[in-house]
Amino acid sequence: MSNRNDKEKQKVPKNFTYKYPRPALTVDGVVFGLSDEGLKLLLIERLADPYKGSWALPGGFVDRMDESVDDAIRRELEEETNITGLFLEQLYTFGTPDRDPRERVVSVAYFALVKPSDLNVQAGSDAKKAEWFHVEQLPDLAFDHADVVAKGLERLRGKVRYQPVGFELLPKKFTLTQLQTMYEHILGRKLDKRNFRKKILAMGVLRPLNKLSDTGGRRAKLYRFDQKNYKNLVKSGFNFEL
Amino acid sequence: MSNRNDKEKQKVPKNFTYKYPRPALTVDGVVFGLSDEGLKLLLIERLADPYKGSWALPGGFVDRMDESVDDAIRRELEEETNITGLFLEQLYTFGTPDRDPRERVVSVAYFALVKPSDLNVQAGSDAKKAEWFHVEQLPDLAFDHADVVAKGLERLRGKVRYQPVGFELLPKKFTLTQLQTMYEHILGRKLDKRNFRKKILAMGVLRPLNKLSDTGGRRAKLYRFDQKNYKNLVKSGFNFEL
DNA sequence: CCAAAAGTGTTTCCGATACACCCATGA
DNA sequence: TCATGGGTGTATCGGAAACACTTTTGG
Repeated sequence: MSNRNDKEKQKVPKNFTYKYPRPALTVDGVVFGLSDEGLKLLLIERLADPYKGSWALPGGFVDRMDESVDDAIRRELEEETNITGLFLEQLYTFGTPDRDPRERVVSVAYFALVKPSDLNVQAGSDAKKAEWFHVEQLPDLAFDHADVVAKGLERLRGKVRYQPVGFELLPKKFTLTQLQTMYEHILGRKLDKRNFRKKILAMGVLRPLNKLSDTGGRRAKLYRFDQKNYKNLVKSGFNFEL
Repeated sequence: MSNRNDKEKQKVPKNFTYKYPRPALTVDGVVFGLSDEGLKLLLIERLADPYKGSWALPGGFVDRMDESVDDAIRRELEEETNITGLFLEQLYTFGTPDRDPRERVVSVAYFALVKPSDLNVQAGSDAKKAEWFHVEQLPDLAFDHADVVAKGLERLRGKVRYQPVGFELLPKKFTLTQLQTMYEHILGRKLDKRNFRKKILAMGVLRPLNKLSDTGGRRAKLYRFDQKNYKNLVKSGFNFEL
């Protein structure tokens, strides 16, 4: 969650008055990425109180009245992490009264997946420190962000089996082994190589490329996710599953 | 969505001022019930502009700063429809800028299921007209409530197959035929009677009662959902499915 | 005795699972 | 030649789907 001090410098102070009290509204992003060591989560170090010095989810206040909440999270993630064009979907809205010690804050959390090329995140224009953490070794988090992360993980694990979202964590071109280990990392269990390949290839959502990987050992055939064909299949009643 | 005029009478006018503009926050309920004719949705007739005379989802403003958003929807539904103790779960948050013509309003939508005994809804203390509509024959709805309903239906249809939420739409004691026709109404297709019974009984989440129904024709055995056993099964890795 | 709803088993088929060895490449 | 990762086929098992007649009850 962004601290508002940043913006107080930029904007001319001006007050807004309403007949009834209103909660502040924020957006927070649960941003996952995949590395060789497993599934990672992007966190931001807080530079101001409350929770100064703690790690927190990237995000910020929804205080532009002409910007949708979906746009707000996109912009905040860009400002704080320089990541653009990621897969983004609404996760859950957290609305208990005391989740922020300052005042009533309701937060719309989003779930995001980034390609490995974005794993080298620079601190964004907000100049806060951004870092990737193993999802199994997270530091203490500010606010109720541990709950938000839990919800995000639950969603990722539930979703990856029924919708082809996992591809968002891989480069455009990938090998079947990369694809399989991605599933293994997320689901937390080993899969059988032959069965996995049989199944995923039978679905017809992978387009084989005329290229080979250049990693150590034998070269592997590269594939990409065939978005067009996937959509056609869905239209004819196809359901992606595991 | 509730119109705020109701409350202006009750509260002493007093203004609330913030440094940054804030969207108003509302909650809306997509409330489903089951009748002999199929799946029904609860709507409220709007008594004031905008959309005066239109049908809309029950709901209202979140303007008590010490009440969680989850509590707000519970209270609003009770005020508007006299329904208490229903199954309630957060659905989605709608946050585009122009969904309310008056001003920026962000709405947290909830998904609710009521027992048949609650199908005789009285207008609540708000004295608005409440009525049940076939989900396939809905009137034009106020705001973006058609989108909200679409999201709710999607959720219901997706969820009913993987979690035992359907029981929330039946009386405590029900027959297997009632259970089956409930699924048929929601999923929109016929199921095989013998396969259905085999499967649902094999799961072990139904507790047979020593009572029989008293409807026309042969008497049917009554069952109830065995919540306790279901939870135990879940702990040991069981997954409810279809 | 007729209408209405309840109840009951078996066979077939397909997808899920289990399982082990050879191949290509670079060091 | 060795280490590393890539690639391939078959047999078994279990759950899903298809399918029709008898029973109980009230009118």
